Amino acid sequence: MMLVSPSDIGAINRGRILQALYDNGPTSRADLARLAGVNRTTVTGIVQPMIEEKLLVEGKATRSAVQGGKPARPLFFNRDAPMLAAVLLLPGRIQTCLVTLTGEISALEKAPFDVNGEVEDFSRILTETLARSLDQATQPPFGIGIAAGGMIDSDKGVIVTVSLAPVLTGLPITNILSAHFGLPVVIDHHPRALLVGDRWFGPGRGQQNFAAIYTGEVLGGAYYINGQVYRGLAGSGGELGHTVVQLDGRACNCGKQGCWETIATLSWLRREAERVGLDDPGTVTSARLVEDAESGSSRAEEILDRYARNIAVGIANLQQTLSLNFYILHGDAATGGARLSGSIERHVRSFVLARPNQDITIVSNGLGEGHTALRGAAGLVVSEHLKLKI
Amino acid sequence: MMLVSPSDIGAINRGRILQALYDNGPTSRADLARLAGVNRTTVTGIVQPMIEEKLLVEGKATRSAVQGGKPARPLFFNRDAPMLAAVLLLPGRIQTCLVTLTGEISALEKAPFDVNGEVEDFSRILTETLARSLDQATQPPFGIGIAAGGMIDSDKGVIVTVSLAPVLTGLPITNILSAHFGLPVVIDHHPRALLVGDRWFGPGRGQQNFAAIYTGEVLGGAYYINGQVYRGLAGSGGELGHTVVQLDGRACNCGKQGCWETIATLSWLRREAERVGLDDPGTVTSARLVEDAESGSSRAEEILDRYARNIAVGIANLQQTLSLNFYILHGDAATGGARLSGSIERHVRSFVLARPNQDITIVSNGLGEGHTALRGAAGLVVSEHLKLKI
DNA sequence: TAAGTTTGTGCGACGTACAAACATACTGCC
DNA sequence: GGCAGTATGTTTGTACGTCGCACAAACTTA
Repeated sequence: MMLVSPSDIGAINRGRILQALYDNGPTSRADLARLAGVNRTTVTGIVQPMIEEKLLVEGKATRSAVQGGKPARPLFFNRDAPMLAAVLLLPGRIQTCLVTLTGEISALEKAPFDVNGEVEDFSRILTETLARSLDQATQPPFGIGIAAGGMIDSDKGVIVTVSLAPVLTGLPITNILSAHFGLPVVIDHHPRALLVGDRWFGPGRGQQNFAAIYTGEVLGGAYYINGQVYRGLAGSGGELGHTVVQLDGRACNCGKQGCWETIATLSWLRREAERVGLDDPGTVTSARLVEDAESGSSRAEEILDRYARNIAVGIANLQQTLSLNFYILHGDAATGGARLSGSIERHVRSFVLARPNQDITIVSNGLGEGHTALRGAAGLVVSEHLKLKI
Repeated sequence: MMLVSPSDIGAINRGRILQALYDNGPTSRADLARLAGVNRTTVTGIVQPMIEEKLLVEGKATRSAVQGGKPARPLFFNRDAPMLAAVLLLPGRIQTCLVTLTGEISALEKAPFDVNGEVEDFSRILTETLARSLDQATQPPFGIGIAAGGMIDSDKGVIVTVSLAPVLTGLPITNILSAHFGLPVVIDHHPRALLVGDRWFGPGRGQQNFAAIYTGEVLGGAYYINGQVYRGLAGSGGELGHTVVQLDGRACNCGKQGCWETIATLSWLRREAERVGLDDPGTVTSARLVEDAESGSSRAEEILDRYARNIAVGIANLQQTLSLNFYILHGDAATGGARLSGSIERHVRSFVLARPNQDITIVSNGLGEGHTALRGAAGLVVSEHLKLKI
């Protein structure tokens, strides 16, 4: 338990003003004051130092409204402000890049690594790759954000385990990078990075409650609840793939039976594609099924509908549990586009008890998968920087 | 979005100090300052006005530690401070009482009402019953808390629907009572009241993350996340009974199939009791099964184990989703005591992927059910009063 | 009796938001 | 062109709340 001190409120309010700018785009001081329900002088006091530090810039004066009045000068992030460094860590490959405060990606670098190799080799490859990205920045970035597959302790900044890359087990990665580059470093697991990417740069912008759902070879999720990223103890929570939706159902990789992951991932899709005799079942994806369904294949349509229903069950359970009302799909399911997300939305509605004023929406974020995760890693730095909670 | 002002932090810090007193029992100013990581003068500034208002009292000086020093004077709630009024609203019956700030119940009053009657009659019975409790208070209470079965909009203070008591549909109950008694009134649904009762006066005291699970004829839950009661939009969330754990399983009252409620409530227990030929299957409870199992009935033991596993599935799903790690049972399952809660705990552990430093605990709150809910209703007033969030 | 230790309380400094008043810049009307 | 009306952004003084420092009070040990 910690009390709040007057200087804390400055940090919080600065964060909230910046968040309002992210959510609403270029906004004048007067509009920010109205949005926040505070005095205009307060906003001036908050933004003026940021303009002097060149974090924000004053745009061209807008035209006055019909009643007249001094034209407003919208504020927004400086395109030449420091950037964010982002790292995506997947089994066997590293991606690094720079991200502007407005979400644009540049200086993309890639490197492979040996998942069974020596820790020292991995560390060297990682720092070298990241250094190549950082060298392309004109000034030091605000910080480094890392998105990693596997089990992450985001409090301690440690990779707990990555089943497909044993070399990473127990690696205190944030300490290593912050010592090497002298910058703040944050890490979180892959679904949570997708969530944060959605929140700052994607369809979750401005939302106070939503979830990101990733499907592919595995299934995971992350939630934004009441304006904050949800993190359980030591960064746990969101292991949705292994919630049971079919008691005593099919065996899962995890050793249990009937996990959601057994019916809503690519392995289910491949199995069913083979069973009904679709062409090339080993490489089936949601994208291909949608294509086939739209060119008239009733078998593709039938599988797609069952797949949508299988994905919907887990989302519906989450909806019953937390009532977030807004879900963003990533990974394979997102490649199915509006057709698949619409179908999932209908199935979710049929699974959920009706409640007045409740409107469940499901969209896909079909941007190149790596790009969303990299933006998300950058978003982690933003979230950390804004310190939005007390 | 709202910014924080200097006067807000006073309200927040007052709330946090009171919460620390709830959580830790009588505590000196110096200890409070250490707990909160603030200056002793700050604590003095916060508690002095509360002592003058007679909300808190200074206890007898404690003995000094071996090193000497001025003895500390522990502070705690004044036994003669205003109380909290509590109302429990179940189909066909009303209970009202007074609750002290330390959780003691008095002035208990009860009355039946016609679930299909006129709204005016219900309102009259409710206000008369509550007035009988309030008349026994020596001074006006802080406020009135209501726990109600059914679907509640806690933001608007309106009962949305209670399926077994149509007379209550759409009733703006908080407006009615606050107009009649001139006191602040808060309402929430039954599982959330149990949660709050656990938090302030039960096994959830001092916890920052836990869930309350109610089983009986229906199944519901509520969560305390990061030091706050979780409420979705318009007070939704926690409809755990209708999460699907057995896709295409047995039909549920709600129209769907395979809901958790179909395998973890009394109707499942009665059905299984009859199937295996237990005596008097129509009145079976967890309490009786535990008794029978402990006197050697292997059939009772077998059913009890399957029941525990059925309850555990849903808790495990919640654990995978939110990682709260601590669960308090209410209702029928709580009557099974430590034997049933221990069995559920073992099953949950087998359902959940192991994670380091994760310790899942399940306990029962077997206090007379009405009493926990009434304390919870009172706790709602406390929560509202403390305004613990920004 | 003296030294050491801990509790609880005044006082001034500091950080922050707010209200009132003012300069600035635009629109519309005479 | 001049003037009233309106909205933006800034200057100045005030209120609220925490913090650090110094100090009195009360206890233990030697």
